Amino acid sequence: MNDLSGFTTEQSQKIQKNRERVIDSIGKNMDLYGITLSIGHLYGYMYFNNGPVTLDELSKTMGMSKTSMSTGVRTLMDLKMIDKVWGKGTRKDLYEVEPDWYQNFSDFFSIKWRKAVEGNMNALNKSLVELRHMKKEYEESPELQAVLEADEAKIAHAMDYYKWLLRLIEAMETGKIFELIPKEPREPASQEAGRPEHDGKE
Amino acid sequence: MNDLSGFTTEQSQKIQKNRERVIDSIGKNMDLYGITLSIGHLYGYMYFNNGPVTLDELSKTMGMSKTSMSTGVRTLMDLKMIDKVWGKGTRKDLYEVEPDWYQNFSDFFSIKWRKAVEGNMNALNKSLVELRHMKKEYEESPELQAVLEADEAKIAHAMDYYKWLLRLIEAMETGKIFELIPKEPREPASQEAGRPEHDGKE
DNA sequence: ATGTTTGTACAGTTTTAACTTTACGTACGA
DNA sequence: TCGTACGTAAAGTTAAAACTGTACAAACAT
Repeated sequence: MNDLSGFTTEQSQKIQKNRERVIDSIGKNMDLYGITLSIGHLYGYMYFNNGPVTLDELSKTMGMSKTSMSTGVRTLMDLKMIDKVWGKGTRKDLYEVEPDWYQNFSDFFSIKWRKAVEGNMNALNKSLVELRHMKKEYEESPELQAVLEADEAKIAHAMDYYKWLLRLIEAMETGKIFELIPKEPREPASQEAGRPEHDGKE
Repeated sequence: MNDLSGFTTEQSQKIQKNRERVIDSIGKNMDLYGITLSIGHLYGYMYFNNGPVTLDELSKTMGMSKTSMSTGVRTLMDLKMIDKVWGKGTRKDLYEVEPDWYQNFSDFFSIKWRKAVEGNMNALNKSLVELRHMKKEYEESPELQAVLEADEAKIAHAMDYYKWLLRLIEAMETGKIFELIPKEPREPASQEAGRPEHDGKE
């Protein structure tokens, strides 16, 4: 499945061992994205494989059922970490990694966080409205007013935070985050005038 | 446990319902932080409670075992989302929320992501060194060189990304992220004319 | 000291998630 | 028209985690 066939066993073993360490490390990292270890492993393997792979290949290499590969691949697709691509000769589906990890990171927030945050803001908004309505309704009771205002303040604080978070997410979606925190670290000595805006694809 | 005792049932029910919606929403959101729904709920309750609470109170309110409260509280403490505080009269431990959600967000990355990223960089570095060593060792085989270089490029790309991620995490830890993406949204009138080129003094 | 209270380790149970096997719908080639 | 290959839904199984009850160590009061 890969191009390690023409070398001595010692050579290919070394390469393999190296790849496995990296794949392992990547896979372990993936739980940050809410992805299970084995799917992380799956991604790691695809990352090192030159060219797209099929479910059957994955199944054989991972030593797992084809069904698992199917669901795993779908999970990674949902997060836009891999793409389905078209191969001319075959009827099988082909998948390959989206190697731009900066993009992956942005997509992750765009997909996972944005949805959750927006849902939350919705709920909070509903509560804010109701709370303000109650304040009008029970104007005579100062104690109640105090409680209502305390609750309102808490929700308002949360809302402010969510708004900020949304701006952060937006900065990732638009790529503005890479202006604020550039991909190439600023040289410690010289202040370069023009920054190359994007790195070439691999 | 809370200050809802002096009101009519209708009033306190409305308040309660409102709080529950928010608490629910917060709890649901928490799985972004790798926290289980019930612990998220726990946090939500604490967020609305004025003043610190004890394990027994939590246990009673949540309808869960005290042991669960103990572990839940520890999880939240590890993420610095709540603090243990000292109450003068009592022997019980008291806990209260850290209400600064911006800080919570930063801490989350500092705690969870930094560790994982640094671990990964370690592994990748090891592989890079070994790979370069192999390149010297097998200079005679051009095919092997090609494979080694392909692997090296992939790992190097990953490394670049991790370095960037570390800078992002650092920006959160130092609070610089709040200069780049301010808590108060920029006034809509002045659409950023130019990016401030000087980096913050800090 | 002795007795109580409080938090948590530990072992056991239940619930949930991961994974596999089987089976089926769809698309393609003859 | 079959028949075959492919991907995935559904049901079943296994592994993991969340949660509980018991028991015990530490801290305090008397």
